[in-house]
Amino acid sequence: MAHSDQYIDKLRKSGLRPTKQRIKICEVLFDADKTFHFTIKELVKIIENQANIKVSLATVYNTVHAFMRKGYLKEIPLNASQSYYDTNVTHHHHFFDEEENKLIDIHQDDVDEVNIKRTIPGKKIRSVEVIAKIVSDNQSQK
Amino acid sequence: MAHSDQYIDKLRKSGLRPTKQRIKICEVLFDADKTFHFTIKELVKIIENQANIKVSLATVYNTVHAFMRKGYLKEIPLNASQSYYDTNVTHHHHFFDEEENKLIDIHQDDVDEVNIKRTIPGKKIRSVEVIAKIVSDNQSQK
DNA sequence: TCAACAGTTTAGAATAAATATAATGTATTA
DNA sequence: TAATACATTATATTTATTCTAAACTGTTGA
Repeated sequence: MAHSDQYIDKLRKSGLRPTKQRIKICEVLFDADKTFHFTIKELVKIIENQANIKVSLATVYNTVHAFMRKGYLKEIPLNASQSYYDTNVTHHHHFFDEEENKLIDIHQDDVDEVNIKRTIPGKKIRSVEVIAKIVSDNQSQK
Repeated sequence: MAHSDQYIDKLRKSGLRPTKQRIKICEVLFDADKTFHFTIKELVKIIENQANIKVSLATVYNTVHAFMRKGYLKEIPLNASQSYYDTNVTHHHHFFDEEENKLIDIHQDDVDEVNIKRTIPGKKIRSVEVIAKIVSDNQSQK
């Protein structure tokens, strides 16, 4: 299978052994047509629904973190009770709908590049994230 | 005392009764010359060190949340294991030093206004936050 | 091919932040 | 000042995440 091989490759490049569980996680995360946002709990649920492989929470945490270290996933900076991850690791930003607890991508082209004029000696910027919190616009309903 | 009155006023405006504990929390949060960042645990520790008033965790949580609802404090959007709050509620952004776990303010003037061209029907933007993660710049040491 | 090793998975325990509870205490009001 | 409504507190609970140690599996090399 071409896909499976791809995942095995990806895992090897990450220094991870390609196990049943990890390949399944890859399938869920990287096989979709579209990128998506997820929490660990959601990911476990998706795997449960799609496969007859049992994957423990610990394995999912470990693998997601390994993929993050390798840059295959990124965490979305949100003050939520649980962490949200993103399979879209290209440079982009997010709306967070506080009422529906939903994340919406903002394409890089839709935000002027954030230009920070200040620097910190000895430090470099690793990433810049914009989170725009949105709520219902009741103005228009009055 | 003028300050105390100020706090009582602030509390009343928030719909909160001015109790010993809450006034103490106000003193710590709003009496400083400078604004600052804190976690709940840090706030409790500061109060313990400064006063001979005992304040329970629950009260601190409740009061901080009440102040947040009123806009006297804001939460900094960070994926940390604990929430960081900011007494500076004016519009500004943050560096987050991932190695030292430290937040640094970026003044509004140091960032061009973030202009998001995309809108979501029926929603309005409530806040826009920029988090720039910084790490040691080893380039310059080579 | 297979033994041995190193890395992996897992259930369950541990940790820690945040929230809920319910009894006791305090500010407010009339 | 008494009655009431709101606050505080210690403690228990909840929940996400991390840790642990035993059982298991992929890999390597003979």
